Amino acid sequence: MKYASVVLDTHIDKVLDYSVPPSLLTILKPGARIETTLRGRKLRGYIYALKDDSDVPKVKPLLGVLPENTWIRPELFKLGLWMAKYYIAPLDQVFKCMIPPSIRKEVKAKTKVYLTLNKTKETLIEAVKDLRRTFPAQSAALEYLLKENGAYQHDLTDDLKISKSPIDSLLKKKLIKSKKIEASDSLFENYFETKPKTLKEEQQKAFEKIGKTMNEKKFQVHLLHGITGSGKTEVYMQLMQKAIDQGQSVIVLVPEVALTSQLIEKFRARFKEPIAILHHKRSLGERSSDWSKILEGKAPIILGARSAIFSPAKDLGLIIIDEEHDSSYKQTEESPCYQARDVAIMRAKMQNACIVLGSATPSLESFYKAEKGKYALSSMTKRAANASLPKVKIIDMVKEYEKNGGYTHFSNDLLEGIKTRYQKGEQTLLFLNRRGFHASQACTSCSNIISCPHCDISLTYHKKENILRCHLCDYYLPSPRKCPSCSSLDTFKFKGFGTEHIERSLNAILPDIRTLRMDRDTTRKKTSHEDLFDAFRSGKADVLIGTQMIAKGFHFPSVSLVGVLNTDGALSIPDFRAPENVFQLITQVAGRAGREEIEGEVIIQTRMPEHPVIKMAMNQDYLNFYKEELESRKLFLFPPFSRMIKLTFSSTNEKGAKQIAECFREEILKNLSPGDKIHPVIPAIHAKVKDRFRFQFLIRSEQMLKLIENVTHVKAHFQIPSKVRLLIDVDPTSG
DNA sequence: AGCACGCCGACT
DNA sequence: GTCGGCGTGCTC
Repeated sequence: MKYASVVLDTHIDKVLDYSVPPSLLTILKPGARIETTLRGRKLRGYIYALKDDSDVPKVKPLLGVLPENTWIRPELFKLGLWMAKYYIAPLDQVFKCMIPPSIRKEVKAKTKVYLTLNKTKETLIEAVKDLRRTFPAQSAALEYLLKENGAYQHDLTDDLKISKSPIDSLLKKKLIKSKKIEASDSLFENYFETKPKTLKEEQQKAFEKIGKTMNEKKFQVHLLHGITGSGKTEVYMQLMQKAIDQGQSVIVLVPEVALTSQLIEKFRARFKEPIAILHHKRSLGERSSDWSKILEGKAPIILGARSAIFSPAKDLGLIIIDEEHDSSYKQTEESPCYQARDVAIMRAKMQNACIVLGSATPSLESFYKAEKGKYALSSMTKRAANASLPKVKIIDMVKEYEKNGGYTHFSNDLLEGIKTRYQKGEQTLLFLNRRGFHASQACTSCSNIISCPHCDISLTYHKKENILRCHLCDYYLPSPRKCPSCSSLDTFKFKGFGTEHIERSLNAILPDIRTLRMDRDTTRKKTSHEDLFDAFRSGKADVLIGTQMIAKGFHFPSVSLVGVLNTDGALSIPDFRAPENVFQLITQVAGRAGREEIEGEVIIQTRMPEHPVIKMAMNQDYLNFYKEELESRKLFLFPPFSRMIKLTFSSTNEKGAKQIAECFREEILKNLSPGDKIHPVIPAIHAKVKDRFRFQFLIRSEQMLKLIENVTHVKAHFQIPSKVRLLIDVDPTSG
């Protein structure tokens, strides 16, 4: 085994051969991270395979090997190979998304300094007195430590507003001692312990059914269909305990960064084992220290967003995918366009682990598989904490406009509802799927709508900053008074409303009501999600106005009214998944209302009150929705009755992108299997983003593996000009 | 991806 | 005559 084929950290779509120096002969194996040269440049990469000889005439040697914590372990290496093949993605990009950047760059784990006392309390109390006069800062620090019985250096200097130097002096005098603790360790203390709750009948049944396959340690996909409030989390936690008791580790995937903080608290209160937390809002150091804990087998519980599925869990026994239908499990913008839920299933299969998909509104694909017996189904139809389902009311906004003599954001019922809740000391959530103030700024003189110079989208008006912003590329400009097209002055009219406008209007109508707003604009900072939620939960506002992100699994005990301001836009999106998305969203938002003793109410404002999706969402009628939607998918042969691949070609040159797309399509057409359907080349949903024009086409097939082979073959032999980029999306979530 | 190579028009 | 634009192709 004197040669190695290597996947380098660069976009070369093939493996290159290098010779293995004798010193590395026994060490290397597939997945090992190495350093080598390419045209004289130093580069890193992963071993793909080891072999006895090479066809390449002039092989160069590997330079060296990197520490083992940067390697891709065998089971994940295998998973990566599968991903590259299935998602038609270059291996280097697959590996890149499997290992966090902090590990690839080898950032040192983040540490905090913990200070403790080094002498008896009596001696130190004396010392406080002695130091008070000449060294007041040291004295204060010591007093603080005596009171707290140890503290983080950072907290101490923050609280006392002193620098680090008095602490150094105390250390020098050996009055106190310091210990370096990895950042994430600090997260494991001071939580009220919660005991496992007694499971209700349905919960117990689900627990036993899933637990049985865990005992047998065999691969099985479970679908846990439980309405909001049915206590899925408690079932998860008891299953997790079971895995831990069996000496296995657990990966829990959650849809959004924001969602994790609530689960973290619950998990911390229940489990004494360290919990590793992986998502992109954590700092490099934090992620790197959690990663090492997982590698060492010290963190049997791993919680994170989509990419946490690649964490190197030891003895993986259980994977939980919470809100499995959520679209954030799918990577869509860059290769590999993987679906973390499906990757998780493959990983579970390869490692003989048990996997639980949980949702109140399972994806059609998953429920279909459960129905066909491929997944084991457990259903929970009752709310766990004796809470009743919220009352849902649909308001016909067309009638409302007539009553009010024009457009209004809020129906009378909704305003009345907010007022009563306010008087009772309860809270309201308002949901609207658009941020900003106005959707667009248009000139009444020439009817020009101001749009982004780099993207094919109109700019959104943001009042606070008085700017127009592009929601695709973040470009912005001050809102102009003069029309850039016809030069008329002050002829602008604003159209459409966003969360910022809703907040202002509500403040104008009900000045006593305190509001908070949560959308991408107000949550840019690392901790802003948690800060906003804490503020709202602790009663600093009466109404929380937000986009998608407030819908996802958050629990507010005092929310008893949820208002859905406008769903019509989402329903008219020309995508076969639109009804499913709207149903899931309304059901989820509605689930935020009244989860404990307080009875909940949901008000849905729409101009299409008769729309079947809205009616079924109103009744929380998943099974009927599923039945009807499945029929229509069957009729048009959409998933799950076929599988799809979407190919997107982008370039700064509009004609070039389109032409390459057409040529590529012709090539694929040649090898199409009977029954496959290829769609025409069309501009992508956003035809231009960041100065790149985008064209796409879809292929549908009932023989997915053959289709993947076809596309892989064409991709390998088709010369795509360097200016045109191709993004392949297998199982896309939108058409 | 980078980087070299090479082909063609522009300018000291 | 050479400088530099960018399209093409190779990297073990």
